[in-house]
Amino acid sequence: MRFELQAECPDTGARAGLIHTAHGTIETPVFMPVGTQATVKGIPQRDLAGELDARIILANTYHLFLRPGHELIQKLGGLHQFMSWPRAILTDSGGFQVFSLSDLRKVTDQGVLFRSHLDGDAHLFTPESTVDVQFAFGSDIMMVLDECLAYPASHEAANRAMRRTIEWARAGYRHYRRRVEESGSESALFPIVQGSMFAGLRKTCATELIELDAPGYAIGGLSVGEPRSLSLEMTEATTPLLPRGRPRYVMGVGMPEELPEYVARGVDMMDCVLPSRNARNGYLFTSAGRVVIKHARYREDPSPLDANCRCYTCRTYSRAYLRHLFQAGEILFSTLATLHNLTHYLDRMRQIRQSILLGGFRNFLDGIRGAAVELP
RNA sequence: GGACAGGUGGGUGAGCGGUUAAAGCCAACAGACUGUAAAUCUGUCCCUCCUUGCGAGGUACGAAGGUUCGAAUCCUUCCCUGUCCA
Repeated sequence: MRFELQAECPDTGARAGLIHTAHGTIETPVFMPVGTQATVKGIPQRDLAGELDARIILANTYHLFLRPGHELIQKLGGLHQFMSWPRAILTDSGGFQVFSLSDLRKVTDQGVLFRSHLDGDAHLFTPESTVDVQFAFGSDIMMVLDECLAYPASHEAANRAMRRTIEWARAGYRHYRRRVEESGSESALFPIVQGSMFAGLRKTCATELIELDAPGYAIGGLSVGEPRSLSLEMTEATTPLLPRGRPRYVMGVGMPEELPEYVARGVDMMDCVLPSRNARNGYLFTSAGRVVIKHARYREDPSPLDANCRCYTCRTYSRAYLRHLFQAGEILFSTLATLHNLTHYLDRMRQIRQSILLGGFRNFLDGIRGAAVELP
């Protein structure tokens, strides 16, 4: 994996670049759709590559390890072949499940002891084992095991989790280097900056992690319940310390109007379940703000969801029809809604990228800020 | 014509003397959702009023009477529905 910096905004930290992987080139800044279980829920790979033109998607180590299992996936030719996705894949380590499955796990220095949410079986994830599992998948970008805390966390707890995350990153890296030497694999491994909402801890963590000389760095532990301003603050405290020539990935963000804010702070990659999950729940992002399609006001609305959107859903169907599909619990709704929301996110990122390349990002950002009355 | 079974809030369907404005589910109407245990979860869901409270009134379990301190729940008559028998 190689990062090529193409342009930098003179007024903000925004950058445009290219990430070259064994499974294609990714234009950054990029939003990566989340496909936890080797599927972006509701969207066929054909549309993901075609209509949406996503260059990279996420998958999850914990979920795929439990089902169908990394050995099965490896046996069937790796994750790309298994899921018929020839483009890039980033796999999360399962570190987020340390946070989201909090009552099913136990964190020790050695790793995370999980009880499967499927059948209750116990499994141990270590910094080394998650790397091995991700190698088995054949991920283009692997993530190191980290400890993601809920908000709020005490300074002491945050420090402990950060220390552990650094140790795990080092252990993961030692193992990763060994495996790369043996196999010649091109998979990249990203360490993750933690430190909860303490800028000092974030800085310490970033400083220690860059010693790993990783091909890219992630900022984790955000969007766990803290005020939006804090998430941006933590990002802002971290990105200046990260190497300029490596991509920065903020994990798990954000709302559409927040994307350019992260970009302005030097972030190149983002992912979030909001466009896909909210789509399934009837919450649609449009150029004119949110549309909660189940609202009675759309019952007889013949207009397209978003007149400014080029997606198949907006080109083809009325709000009234989409509402009907939602109310009736029809499967097609999820597909059409997700297709739209992801188009909204990906197009927004493409606009951001264009504005950086053309030198107009500052104006673009001001325009978003002016329109986003709801931004805190 | 006769014998059973039954009629409960928008729909289904519990309740079978007081803790019942009446469970649950569905529908309807809102809210939440940020490295996905999510096609999920939460709230509201008879009317009126206010000092918005496990508040005050008023209606309500086919209809009308009755028993009882108290009835959706027990009794009587009537109306209606389903099944079966003539």
